[in-house]
Amino acid sequence: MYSDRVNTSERLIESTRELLWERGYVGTSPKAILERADAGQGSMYHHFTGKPDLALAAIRRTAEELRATAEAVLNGPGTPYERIEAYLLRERDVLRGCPVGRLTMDPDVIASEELRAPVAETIARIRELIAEIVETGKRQGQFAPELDGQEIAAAVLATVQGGYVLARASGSPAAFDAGVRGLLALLAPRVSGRTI
Amino acid sequence: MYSDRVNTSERLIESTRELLWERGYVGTSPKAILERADAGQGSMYHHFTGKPDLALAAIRRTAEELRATAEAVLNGPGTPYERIEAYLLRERDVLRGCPVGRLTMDPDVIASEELRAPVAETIARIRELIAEIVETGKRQGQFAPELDGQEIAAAVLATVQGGYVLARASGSPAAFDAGVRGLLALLAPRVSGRTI
DNA sequence: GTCTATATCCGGATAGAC
DNA sequence: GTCTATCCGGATATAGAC
Repeated sequence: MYSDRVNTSERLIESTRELLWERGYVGTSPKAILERADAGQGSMYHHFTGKPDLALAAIRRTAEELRATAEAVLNGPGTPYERIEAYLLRERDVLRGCPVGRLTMDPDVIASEELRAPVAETIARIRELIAEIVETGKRQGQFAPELDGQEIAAAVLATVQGGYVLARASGSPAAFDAGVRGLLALLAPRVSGRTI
Repeated sequence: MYSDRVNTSERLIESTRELLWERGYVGTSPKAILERADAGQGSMYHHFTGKPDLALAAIRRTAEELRATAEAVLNGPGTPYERIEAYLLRERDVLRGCPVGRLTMDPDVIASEELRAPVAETIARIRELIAEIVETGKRQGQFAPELDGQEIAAAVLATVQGGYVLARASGSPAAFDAGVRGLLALLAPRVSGRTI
């Protein structure tokens, strides 16, 4: 429920974002959106051409927001290892899952070039940034030279996305945390290694 | 479509398994199941009490099958590292995703204790098995003693589950493979390490 | 811009005939 | 065991009044 101090179009988008996160695209009906936004049929079809159009606006905003948050953490202070650690340990509402990643399990999203694009781009950009950080770490001797930035970046992102799956399966965030700790242990600069 | 040489109940379960994999629980309608199984309304409600009951049978079978496959690979020949490697590199239809893991993104599955149970149990058992393998590897000196079996197991499973997400987001299996290679590189017994 | 009315099809299920 | 008929509400959208 959104305050009447924001306009209807805004409330519709925000309600759709919530529902897409909770129930996915196929599980979200226009009716449910309207109820949550406290809007009528007419408003929705005035501002948007239909469910896919509204979902696109919602997905774009969610993807953009996630990208900005992730980049802020990854571009924060510290060594390469510390920045990746900060990303992995960043606060998350684990049992809700990733609002962007969950869309990849939605058949209608994957089937639509337009709906999938923001998802693909967001993940690609974060992965690229992590890969660069790993390469920097290699140059600084913090990471072993045989590691591949793109591959480690994929492993980092996969651990997060898969961590949500394990957590939701078990009904507890503990599995997410365990996976992150496991990866960090593997990634940690060794005392017996090159540096620190 | 299933041959008429298996009975209707069987065709219903198999059709449901396929649809749950492709479209999830909320995205799968009784009507779609009936069409794929080439069965009528009456048959379905004769053999099952309704959609949740049929889905439960399908989920149980899928979970059991996945568990058996995973355990076969993990209990195969080789060193602990090689067995985990075999699990990670095992052939997969990456873009289809994990038939068990994808269910965790389904709100109605997660909301039902009964539907979630086979998912939770399957993942827990595979994780337990991987954890034991890691502990064995530690005793044999193949893995560093500071690693935690449960944590590494969670990281391994998360890499797989998250790999599906990355692959589906990008529309290519490459990201899955990259994540797996990244994790294996981190996990690999070092030449400069304790063993081999 | 928003409302209400209306339309069509689907989801999920029950009833009873065969 | 399977079929057809029927039911009711929801999903998704259009039309036209206000």
